[in-house]
Parts: sequence; C-alpha cells; structure tokens
Amino acid sequence: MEVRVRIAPSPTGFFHVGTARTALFNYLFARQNKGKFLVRIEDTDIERSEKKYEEDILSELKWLGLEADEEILKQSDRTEIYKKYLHNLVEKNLAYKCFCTKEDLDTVRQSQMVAGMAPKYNGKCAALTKEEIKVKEVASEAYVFRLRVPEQKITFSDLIRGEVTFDGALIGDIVIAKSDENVLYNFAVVVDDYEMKISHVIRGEDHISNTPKQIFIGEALGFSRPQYAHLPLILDSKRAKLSKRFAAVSVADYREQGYLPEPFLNFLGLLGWHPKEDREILSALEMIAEFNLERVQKGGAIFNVEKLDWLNQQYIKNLSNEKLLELLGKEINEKNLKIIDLVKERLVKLSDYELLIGFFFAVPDYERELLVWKDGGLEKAREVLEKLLALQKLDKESVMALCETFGNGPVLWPLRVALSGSKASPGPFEILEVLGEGEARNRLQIAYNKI
RNA sequence: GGUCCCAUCGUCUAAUGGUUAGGACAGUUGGUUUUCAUCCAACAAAUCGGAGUUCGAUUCUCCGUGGGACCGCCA
Repeated sequence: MEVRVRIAPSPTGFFHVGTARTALFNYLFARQNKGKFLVRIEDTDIERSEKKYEEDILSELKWLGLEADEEILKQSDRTEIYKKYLHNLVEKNLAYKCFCTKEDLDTVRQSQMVAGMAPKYNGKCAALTKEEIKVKEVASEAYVFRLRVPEQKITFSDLIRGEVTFDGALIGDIVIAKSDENVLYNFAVVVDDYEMKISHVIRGEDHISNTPKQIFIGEALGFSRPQYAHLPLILDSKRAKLSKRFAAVSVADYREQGYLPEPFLNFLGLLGWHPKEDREILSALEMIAEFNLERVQKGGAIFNVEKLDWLNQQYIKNLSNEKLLELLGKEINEKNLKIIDLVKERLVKLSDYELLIGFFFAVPDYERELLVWKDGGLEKAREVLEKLLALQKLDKESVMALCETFGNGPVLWPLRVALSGSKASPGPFEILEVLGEGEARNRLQIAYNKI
C-alpha cells in the first residue's frame, strides 16, 4: 500500500514550530517510503481562521522546503462532501440531532467533574423519537449532530507508543457537527483522511485522546483505519507544551531572526529523534535516509535555543562568502567579501551581522577607558597610541616591532579598540587591512584625543 | 477530578539483560604569540524511588513518585 501522510494545520495563528516538526517527520517518513506528503488546511472554524495565517503556513513550509506533493486541500471547500457523509450517518441512525443548550451541558459537566466522574454527554437526546424531533424542529429549536459512541473499549496500535486503549463508555456521544453546513474538526479529519487515502496519521501527542473519537467516527462511516503515530510534544523550559508565553513559537520568528532553513530543520529533526550514530549535523537527505519511527522518543523534548544557535552557526561557517552575502542581501564586492570573511565565524544568526560590522563603515563611539589594557592605565595607553601614530608605516611588521618593547597586549589592545571601538572584534591587523592606513591613522588620532 | 501518555547528565539523546552508562549543546579550565569568535584538549555532569524476575537490570513486570496532554457546539 502506498504511504500517504499529511499535516493538517489550522490557519488560526502563525505557523507553529511544533507543526513544523510534525511536518518534517511526516515529510521524512513519506520520502523514505517513496510515498506522498500532503497538506490540508483545516479551516472549519470560520470565526478564527484567517487568510494571512494560511498564507504564512504555506510560505514557511516553502521556506523549509517541505512542500506538498499534491494539491493543497482546504476544508472550507468541502462542506458538501461532509454534508453527504453526515446525512448518511443520520439516516443509519448512527448520529442524531441533539437539542440540549450549552447551559444545560455546562451544568451537567460541572456536576460530573465535582462528583469525580468523566465529563461526558448524558445522552439526553439520544432516545428522542422521530415525532419528538419533528416537534422541536417545527419550533425551530437549535440543534447539533452527535455520534452514537458505542460503550466499548477501543484499542489502537500506535507506531511509537504501542497499544493504547480508551473506553468509549467514558467518552459519550460527541458532537460531530454544529449544523449540516458546519461539521467539526474530528468529523472533517476522518472524512478527509479517508478521501485523501491517508495511510499513516503522524501527529502530535496532544491528539492522542482524539484518536478513539476519530476511530469511532471512522467505524460508523465504514472506513478503514489508518495507522497512527503520536509524536512527543515540544516543550518550553518549564516542560509545558510550547506556547506563546515562551519566547518565539512561530517559524516566521526564527526566519526573521536569521536562522537558516537547513539548521532549523536539522534542529527540529533532533527534537525527539536521533540517528543511530553519534551525529548531530544532518542534511534533509541524510535524515530521510536514516529516519525511523521506531527511534522516535516517547517523552516530550524541550526546545533548546542554544543548540539551534550552535547548529545555525555551524551551517553559516560552512557557507561560501558569496552565498552568505547573498543571504544577507549585501552587494558582492571586494570590501564586503573581506568583511564577511572576518565576521563569518562570529555569526550565530544572520541578524547579528549589522552589529558586528558597523565599525567598518562608521567611526565607532566608545568610552576612553576601553582603550586601557588590563591594569595598564590611561597613561600607558596614551603612550602606545602616540608611538603607533609616530610609526612611519602602519603595518603588521612595525606594530609587532613595537610589541617587542611594550608586549603584545599593551600595544594590540588599544590599537584594536581604536579601530573597532569594541571590546570584542576581529584582530587589529585584519581590520587594518579593510580600513586602509589612512582611516586607521584617523581613528588612532581620535583615540589619542580621547585621552 | 477523570482518561491517556511519559521518565538516562541542566538540555537533546546513545546504550533494549552484561559498557569505566557513550555523544552533542550549554558550563568550567587550559592551549592556539591581544579581545571576542573559531579550532584543539581536558574537567564536571544522569539511569526518579521501592519491590519483583534473573547469575546479572538503564533495559522486563508491578507499585509508588514526578511531569505532561486531553477532557468545547476550537483545532
């Protein structure tokens, strides 16, 4: 049987890193099994769904290189299809109209929870006769559709967790549609997965308790059951599901901060999965080759930005200077090439660039105390600067000659600070080469004047 | 409260009955003729607890404990 997997994001927010990880694992699984990776937009919630979020999902997916193999489905285009299946269920008396009000349900739920019972629908409308329903309909009472959930245990085999069992008796008759024009998530998922011939449902663990509901819906509809695999959640530093309280949760945030798609994917891949060997840096192709659902971790994984930073830096270091300038949106010229060469290994994220190179283009401002090497004092710094300015030729050779008498630190530190204005920067000779002797002398003079 | 899931260094993880419990990030220290970064080397750091099975448990079973997810006419 052909492997067909999907991700089903709902456009109610910017594309979430958790969804991105789910997308990656689905993608890896599909590629490895020569199957198809599909995308479905779950916009059945008309109130909360927005076009801009849908666009964001698609563009981030593209940025990550996780594009769908077939046309992207939108649930809002499929109401007629859902309606058909829904009516079918009602005709077979596997689903029924429920006229209970929200208030009634709330009070029941409250008292159940207080009594220590599983909160579920009490089945009040399940036994309504055709005549009773007619009367309510004529009175135009509001209703929803509920599935008759069998009071039996259901077990499914999860590819990551093994056998998982739920009790239908504890679930109760679930609402599957608000009206025949407006079906709910669990119902739409089952219909779509069936129609899209999804073979494996690989999704976050937060969906594990939806699984029995979806299986019951599927069985009522007479569908075959897909295989399930529930991925561990990505957690914040407090071990709770990654949410907006944590720094950044949308892929867009990371892209804008200057993370590259390759290390980002690499990082996501290592969250809950690891290849056999002790390897950390993996391309998408390598992950495809090595991926294995059985090696997916069961416990949640904390989103650890430090490791992402490290991976990003590794990738940046291995980029050519030309490519890096292109990514930064900079002109490829001799000066920029020299500069990028100097700051490349200091770059963790693309966004660090401007901060690192400012002094190459403008005379930096800094406190004169910065010119002081260790406990040398201002006087010593002034003396060194004077000697540097007096140099016939400001080059490595003559400066190193000065170091002979004063020592390396006492000479090189003030020189470097005079040129860069910063306590951390590339070496003085490297900066000197980019700046040119004239500008360097100018900056030395400024430093001298500061003291 | 109910249901379900989970549990190896601070973090991501390796090791599925026999290892000095391995690697990576972060941390610390030292080196790479100034700083930062890079690179290199070293150090520190974990099997949640208790029973049981076994000659032997990180690994299997049970009971605790802890954490998490879900419990909507959201997805």
